[in-house]
Amino acid sequence: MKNQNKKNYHHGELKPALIQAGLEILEEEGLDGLSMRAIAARVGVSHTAPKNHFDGLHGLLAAIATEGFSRHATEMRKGVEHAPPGQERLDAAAQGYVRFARENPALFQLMFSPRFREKAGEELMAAGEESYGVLMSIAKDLNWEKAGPELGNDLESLRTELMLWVFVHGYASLLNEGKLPRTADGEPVFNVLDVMPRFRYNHE
Amino acid sequence: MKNQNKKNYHHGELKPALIQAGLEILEEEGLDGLSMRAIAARVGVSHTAPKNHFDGLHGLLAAIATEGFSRHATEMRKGVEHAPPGQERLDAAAQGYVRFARENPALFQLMFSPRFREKAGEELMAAGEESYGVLMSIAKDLNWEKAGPELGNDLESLRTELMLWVFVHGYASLLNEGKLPRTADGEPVFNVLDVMPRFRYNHE
DNA sequence: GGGAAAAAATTTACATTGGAAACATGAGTG
DNA sequence: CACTCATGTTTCCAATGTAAATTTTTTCCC
Repeated sequence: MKNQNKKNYHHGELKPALIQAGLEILEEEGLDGLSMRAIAARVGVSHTAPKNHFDGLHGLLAAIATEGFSRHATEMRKGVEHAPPGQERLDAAAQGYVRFARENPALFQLMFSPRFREKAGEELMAAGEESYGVLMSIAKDLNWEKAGPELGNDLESLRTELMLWVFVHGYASLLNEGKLPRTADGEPVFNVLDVMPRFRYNHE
Repeated sequence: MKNQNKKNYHHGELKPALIQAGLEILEEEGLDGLSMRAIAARVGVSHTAPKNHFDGLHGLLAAIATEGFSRHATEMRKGVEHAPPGQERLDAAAQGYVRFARENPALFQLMFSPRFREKAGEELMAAGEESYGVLMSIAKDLNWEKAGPELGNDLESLRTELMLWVFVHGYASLLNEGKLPRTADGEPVFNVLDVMPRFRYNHE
């Protein structure tokens, strides 16, 4: 009997509630508004309560970023499901990658914030790799089509994956930082696919 | 007679000294150690002294980032000078871009920190474009070689520039965040040129 | 059930940070 | 010399993250 309307001392679902509150603050106020105290206040608990569930602020931010990677992967998979394998599928994943970054700019910044490079927990790393994995599994298929399974050199495959990832991530990052040219109505002059090399048709 | 050994009340060269101190702290302690008070303390002034020269912490960080972009451009130009025009020149610039990011990781992070997206001063924007310009002028040359000057469609040229920039920046960012695979001795498995599409030889 | 032990939150306190305001210094100028 | 004003300092304050001690609730075992 833990999840009743007894909203007094013990919250009961504080851990996910804090993550949810953090995501909301990111949307409404951006990365700057994301403080320990603000998150706790939004949930309605004291500012030291999170200590029982997370390893300090870093731990809480890492958990929020982890949830971000999960949603990131979901966003990519969304368009991918309905796309035929091959280039179209890859395009859909790339668009999903960028769409997520556009719709969740602050969260995207947090996810790739250098704050975690050293102190990154295991779940965060795993979540990041899940997100990476979506793009990569598609790239792998693409590579097979291009070179044939018998030439599936692992290193060459990895190289192609990285080409793709580096490119899509570079586009999303620069767009997020407002560095890419935009038209008068704020839309980018070029979308990802406009500037993405056709990895599949290298020899075209 | 301002720059003598009278090191008392008035510093005389406080503005550049603060920027220099900030760069040093970035090298030694990373982005986290870069506080207003720490910078002022290193120079030996009170923590409110910078207010006379910069618009708060944001202004000071922006000035440091501006100096960073200047050095970034210099680093790229360095290798470029001795490279023949064309692909080799482009390669040299790309390597310079990445080399700078590797040798100044914290500064690179600051330069592309989302903290300035809205509050960016003019000098910072200009400095960023100088850095961008180095890469782009080379890309433009390349484009000419590829398509011939008579086909110098501005938009197509811009597209090629962005392809290049997006790629190089994506590589540098992911490398900086420790997301790219490395060998046992810490070196990246692939360097920029390994994974950079041959923009010039699209039809090769 | 009852009561000890653990878990979950609170309160209080503290060091650090960025910033504002009032004051102090000294360089330059008439 | 006296005045002015840019440059620094001192003092104060609000906000933040963290630690310690305390209180409340739940769990669990007898």
